[in-house]
Amino acid sequence: MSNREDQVKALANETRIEVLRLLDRPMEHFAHQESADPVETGVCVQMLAEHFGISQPTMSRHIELLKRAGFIRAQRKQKWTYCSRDETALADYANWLKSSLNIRTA
Amino acid sequence: MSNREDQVKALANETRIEVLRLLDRPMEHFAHQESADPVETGVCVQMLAEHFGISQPTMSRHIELLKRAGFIRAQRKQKWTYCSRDETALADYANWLKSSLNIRTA
DNA sequence: TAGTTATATAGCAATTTTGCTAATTGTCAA
DNA sequence: TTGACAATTAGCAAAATTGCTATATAACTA
Repeated sequence: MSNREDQVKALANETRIEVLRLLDRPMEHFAHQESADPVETGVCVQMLAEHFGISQPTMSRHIELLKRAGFIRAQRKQKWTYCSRDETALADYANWLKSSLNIRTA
Repeated sequence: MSNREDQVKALANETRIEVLRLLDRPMEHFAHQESADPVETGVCVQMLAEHFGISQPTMSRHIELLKRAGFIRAQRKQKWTYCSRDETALADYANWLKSSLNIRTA
């Protein structure tokens, strides 16, 4: 399992949270990605950077932090690095947060 | 509802997370608090500071951030400020995180 | 009133975070 | 091989975070 410290830090930033939202429904914003299917393969770093209007190196670091947290997987294919969510890690984190803090949800 | 940015930031620190854990079971660590019942009234700032071995002003700021996030309530009684969890806010946050990121837990 | 205790606020320093540009690496196409 | 594009890495600056001490405020006690 991933480092919890990395995970809480990874979610302490609005851009990274939004990346995770975007990667849940890639077709809504990245249907025009032609090099690979956004759903099957993932979304490349440059596209994410463009979406937020931030530089590609800055997005690359956000991705690195999300990878370290285990929340996304990134696979290199030819020139591109395709990012996709790791649903297992996200579910594990949500479960950990709830039980670790003993949060009683409705 | 509380500011989500304040909430994610509030949880991005191990001390603050641990404060929330401690306040869930106050008797385990603060049974010796004599000025008020830890469960009924809450735990005072100085006790929390001592528990972590950090200064009182530093703990005071951690508490301020947790209050801003809505995760704890603090009531002044005589000399003391007693802190207790806001279970509703914590549950709301956990639900928001899950649904906002569309996390499918087991 | 003077001293003690609990808290909050102000101000500072060290560290971390977050953005950028520049430079490097890797892949592909002429 | 050269040029392009995508990504990463390095290095820098601005901002935010986190700790501290000193000080102020509030409540109590002798």
